Amino acid sequence: MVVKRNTWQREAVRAAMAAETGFVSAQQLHDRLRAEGSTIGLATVYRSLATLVELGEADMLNSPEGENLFRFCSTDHHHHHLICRKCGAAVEIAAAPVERWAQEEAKRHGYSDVKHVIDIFGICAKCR
Amino acid sequence: MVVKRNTWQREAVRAAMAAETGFVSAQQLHDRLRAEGSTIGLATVYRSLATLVELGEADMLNSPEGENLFRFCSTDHHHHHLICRKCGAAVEIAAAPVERWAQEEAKRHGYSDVKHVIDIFGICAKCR
DNA sequence: TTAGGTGCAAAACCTTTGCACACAG
DNA sequence: CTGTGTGCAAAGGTTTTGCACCTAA
Repeated sequence: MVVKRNTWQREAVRAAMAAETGFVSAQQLHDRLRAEGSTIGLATVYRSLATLVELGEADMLNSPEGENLFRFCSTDHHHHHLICRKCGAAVEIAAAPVERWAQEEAKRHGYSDVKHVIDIFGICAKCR
Repeated sequence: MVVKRNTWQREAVRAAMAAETGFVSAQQLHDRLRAEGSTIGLATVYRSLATLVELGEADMLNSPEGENLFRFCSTDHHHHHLICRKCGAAVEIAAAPVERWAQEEAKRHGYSDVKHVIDIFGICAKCR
């Protein structure tokens, strides 16, 4: 795992993610790829996604339903999402005020090495 | 499920949670109870926790590791947590400004029925 | 050539559910 | 009594892993 090779499988996962507007689960991605005729395995989708997250090309978040959701992310600066509970469509939202708040709140309680999880779930206009 | 009965099992779960300073998983709670000689079943721990969450006596959050974590919570108003990544110790934090921000941001993008997930992870003073 | 990647199936993991029995109200 | 709660085991779901084969570099 020292060097990352480029394989058509990982490229397929990248492409499938890029085609999505919102967050998708590994299984959804796998289903879609198979539906398009790909012979990629589920395990490979999981492994590719882990690699892409590691490379900073994808975002991962844990849905309340216990799945891990992924999304293509070219920009590598820190940001948050507003996600539709129905269709998964995600809007990237700037959160400068919240960033500040989180840092201050953590500092105030003596916590260091701070990371936060801020995601907003709702129903988008299209799904309502 | 119309009326909630009080059983020694649920009381045991309540007590075990109250003894914790941070978030714990259902399985941890079960292990501890069995270690203390209780004969409570794992399924019952899960069911009790679900009930306690429903009653507003416990908070639940999804850890990045795919587990659901629970914590005793007497106050029933909405709030968020600052959680130590090492020991699990959690501090309750007021988040009025962030609440407002989340609502506004969602509305601005046409999302309704908004729920948010805001949790801050860090290393607490004791663990550093 | 050779170390990393892949597919498949099995395993691991957390959580929920079906069922018969127990017991709180 | 009655119907909710319980324990156990089995099933359900997602994710990981073992292994033999494949392939990019």
